[in-house]
Amino acid sequence: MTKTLIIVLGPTGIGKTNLSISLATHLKTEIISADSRQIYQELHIGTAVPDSQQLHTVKHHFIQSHSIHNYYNASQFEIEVLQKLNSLFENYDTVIMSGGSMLYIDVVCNGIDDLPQIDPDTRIQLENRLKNEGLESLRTELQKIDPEYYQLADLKNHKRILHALEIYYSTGKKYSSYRTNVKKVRDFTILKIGLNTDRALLHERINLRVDQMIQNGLIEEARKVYPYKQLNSLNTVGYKELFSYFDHEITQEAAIELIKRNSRRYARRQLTWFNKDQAINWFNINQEETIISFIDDTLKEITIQPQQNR
RNA sequence: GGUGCCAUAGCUCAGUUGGUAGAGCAACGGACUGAAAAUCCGUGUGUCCCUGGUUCAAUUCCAGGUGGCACCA
Repeated sequence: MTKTLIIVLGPTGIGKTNLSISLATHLKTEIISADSRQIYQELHIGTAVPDSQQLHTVKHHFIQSHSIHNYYNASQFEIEVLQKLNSLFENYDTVIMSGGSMLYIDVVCNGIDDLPQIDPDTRIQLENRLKNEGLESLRTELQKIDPEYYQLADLKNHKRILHALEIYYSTGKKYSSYRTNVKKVRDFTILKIGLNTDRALLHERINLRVDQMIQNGLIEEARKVYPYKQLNSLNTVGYKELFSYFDHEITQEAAIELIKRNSRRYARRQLTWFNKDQAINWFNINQEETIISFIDDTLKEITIQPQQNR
């Protein structure tokens, strides 16, 4: 029997959660969340995790399963999801994955190169050097060490430069030597369902959802994790803006407006990424019936002609 | 009803001694293989309220209209 992973994706606030629960109920299966922030157990309101009723209806994985205090990345997500899928496919022919974290979805579909573990001190040292010497100096260094990567790197993006250098200083080998540019092949079929709607309506939904989060107690939730605000996991829309408010840098109203704006911008970046992916089957919101019959039809085809990504 | 002021980008406004215009915010486009809700790069998107008049040329000057605000009745 061919196994199929159905991926529900789309911009933030579009309604992926509701759709994925309907699909999982229809297909009698479970849901893997592909969301880089819903994965943190300390976050709840600001990340819009499914509510307890929804979690009760369908079993979810990678929702509030990790701590903000533990470093996490896309590569770990690939490994953990593949393990989870392995065991889920023992019981189910189809599994739903739902989320908006573009890289996390990509990593499950196409894999990510194996890189060595970087020792945290190297990163801290390089961050200090960036602060003291500036990006230009590190960039020149990278040009000497790894001209191949320098050629294609985003040279104004300090994270990219730093990453390449920290790999070199941790291992003595060039970052470019680890980049295979090879997509891993999965032993299951992938079916991508994209959800989208008019931009104006999407913005309306996002703004409304932020107001609801505030009503539901986002400010209190953010205050609880405020002591750890320097953690990467809390460099997150909905929290970082409130931290600025707690620090008396902006008013509460301004923070709320910024959460809305940054959510809108995040949605745009998601769409930029997803629009490149020709394999996505796009639907508008409120097309649940259409989507279900599309999936049913496609699953039938897959059992006849397996091993194709659609 | 009268008088005065205002009308320019999605919003708040600047400006053109007459040669079709620019700031902030918002917005839009793009990149992205271990921090990805992160990080980075790029882009003015305009019937200058409407209709006439003067002028080679009007968003700008003049008249009328419409809408808004203020004050006086």
